Amino acid sequence: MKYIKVALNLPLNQLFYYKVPPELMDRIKIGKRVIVPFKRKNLTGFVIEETKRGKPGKRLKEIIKVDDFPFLDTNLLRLGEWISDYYFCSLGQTLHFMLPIQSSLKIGKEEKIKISDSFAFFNKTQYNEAISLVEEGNFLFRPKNNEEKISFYLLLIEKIVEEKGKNVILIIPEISYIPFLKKVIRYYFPQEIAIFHSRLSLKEKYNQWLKMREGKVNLAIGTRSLIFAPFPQIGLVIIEEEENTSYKQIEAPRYHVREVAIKRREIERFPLILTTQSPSLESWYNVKKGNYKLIELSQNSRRFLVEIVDLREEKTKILSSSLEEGIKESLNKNKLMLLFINKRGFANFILCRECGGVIRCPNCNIGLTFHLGDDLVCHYCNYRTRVPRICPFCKGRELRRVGAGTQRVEREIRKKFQTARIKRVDKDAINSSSAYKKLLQDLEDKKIDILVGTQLVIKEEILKRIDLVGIVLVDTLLNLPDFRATERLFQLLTRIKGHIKERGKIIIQTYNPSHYALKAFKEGKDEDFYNEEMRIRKELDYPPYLHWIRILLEGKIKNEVEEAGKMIEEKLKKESLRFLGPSSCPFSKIRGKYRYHLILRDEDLSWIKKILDEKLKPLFTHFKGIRTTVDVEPLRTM
DNA sequence: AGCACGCCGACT
DNA sequence: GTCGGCGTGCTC
Repeated sequence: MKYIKVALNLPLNQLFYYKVPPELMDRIKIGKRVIVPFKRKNLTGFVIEETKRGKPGKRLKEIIKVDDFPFLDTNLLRLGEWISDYYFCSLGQTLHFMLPIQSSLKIGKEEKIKISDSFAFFNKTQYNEAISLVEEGNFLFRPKNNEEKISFYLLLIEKIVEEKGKNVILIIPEISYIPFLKKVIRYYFPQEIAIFHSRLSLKEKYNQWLKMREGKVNLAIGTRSLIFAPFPQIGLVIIEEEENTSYKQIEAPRYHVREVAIKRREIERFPLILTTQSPSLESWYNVKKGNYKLIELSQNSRRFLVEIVDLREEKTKILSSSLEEGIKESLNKNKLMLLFINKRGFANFILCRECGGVIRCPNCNIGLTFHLGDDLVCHYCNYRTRVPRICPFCKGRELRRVGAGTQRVEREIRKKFQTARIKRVDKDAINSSSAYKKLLQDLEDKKIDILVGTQLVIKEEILKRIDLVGIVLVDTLLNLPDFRATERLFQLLTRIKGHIKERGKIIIQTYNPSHYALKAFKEGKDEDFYNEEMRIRKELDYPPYLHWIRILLEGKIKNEVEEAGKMIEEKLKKESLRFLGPSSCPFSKIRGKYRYHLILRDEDLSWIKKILDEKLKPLFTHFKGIRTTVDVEPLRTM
């Protein structure tokens, strides 16, 4: 008799035994999918193990169907087991996720893209030394510009695909990056490239997946889930913009593509290149520790100007005199400029207009959030205080809630510059791809003088046309209730700097002109920023020094959610494990559900996992009407 | 996760 | 007597 252990697509941390009928016996293989009866339904599962004996004292059901070939080879199976364990997602759910069987929309048409003549930059000898360095291991690649980056990619592709006949995976943060890269790569290597992302139809995904599996293509470009590509022999994985937060999946399995790529590299042995202009603190830390090798091909020679405007000394707070001058000059010279405002719903903190001080949590150093009823709350540790009447730093009397949006800025500059052609670019104004295409066309036709935009404009194809950028109020980014706020701001500024025109100018308006991130950015000293940010992370027990696991609790009845948080807190107090909370999340109520969270932290991730598994998981099952979500190394804690 | 089982109060 | 509330526990 033959038996198998099967992983089912259920949130259960267990495998189920099944009997294999004689006629299916020799078709069973680990990694194949099977259809099995479960309760009153038939479910698809993965064969994880073959055994000679069944489960003692149990009448086992027989499997119904087996795949013709294993969908997951042993390498991908091992990767799945690691993800399941690391990210607290059942093996069955993880493995089901790794296959291209999720539903989706339809495939997009190929876009027409001009390849400019500047791509004759392809200079082989210049990079020979660096290319020869790229052997098995992790690399952090910091290109100085797009041309250098693409040249390096092309040379690597030539080496890995053309010379060695191995497969290359190129992972990009969003779908819109695909057409250009595909075009430019095919220009030099006119071979078929697999494209893989969530908007492909089920059938199309499967086709692409099969092509990779059968070795009919050697190169694939795609988003996050492409890291599970079934290539037979991976020779290189490149992750573009490694610091991009879309690389962490919000739904289960809540994996980060960088961490999965590192694990896959350990299993399958290939070079992994993480590309970035402004690395995540995690990657910076790994470079310093010698875990990643740094690749820098040339020194940055880009010239640009940064002006920091101290709003405390300005009469008008939206348009300082410097910015107003800048706009006038830009209009006179018929150039395109951008006013950047991050009007994302969440920017309320308390700022002193006289000294620029922001009321922060004494424990966590993040901006305290204003709540109705005059309370200030820390969204990590739940520290509470009343809104002070006078500034605790300078005794000033001008404490203000801060939070201005694009529409207000638009109104203000329309009043001031009545003949200027102004276009607001935010989610409200650009709500379809046709609206976006119209915007690009208008930019091409030089029909716009001033863009008033949010994160939506931070794209190479827009920024490359811009000479002057005004950051209307950088403090809204610096003081978000998230310890990564400063890191994100620095990355944003670096991205803007990297894409705007040569000799472009960035005017940053702030109440905190001496902030280390602004200072380092103005002086072009990245190292200064990273050193200081690292010091703060260490001092406050933040990642990358400590591992974090976030427990999110959501439920319709506020008291019950709060109560569940307290139960976890009581349990944790008996353990030697540091934690923050329970506290209300920055977004304290979403779609009628109240949200609380706790953050567990320790140098040793397996210790947190042990406590979570042994002490907290049993508690979770008792919560009624409460959804519990465990996020390992969360990137957002809103 | 679903779904059945079972133990309790409320009610035609 | 029986309808339905949801706490508990199982699914190979």
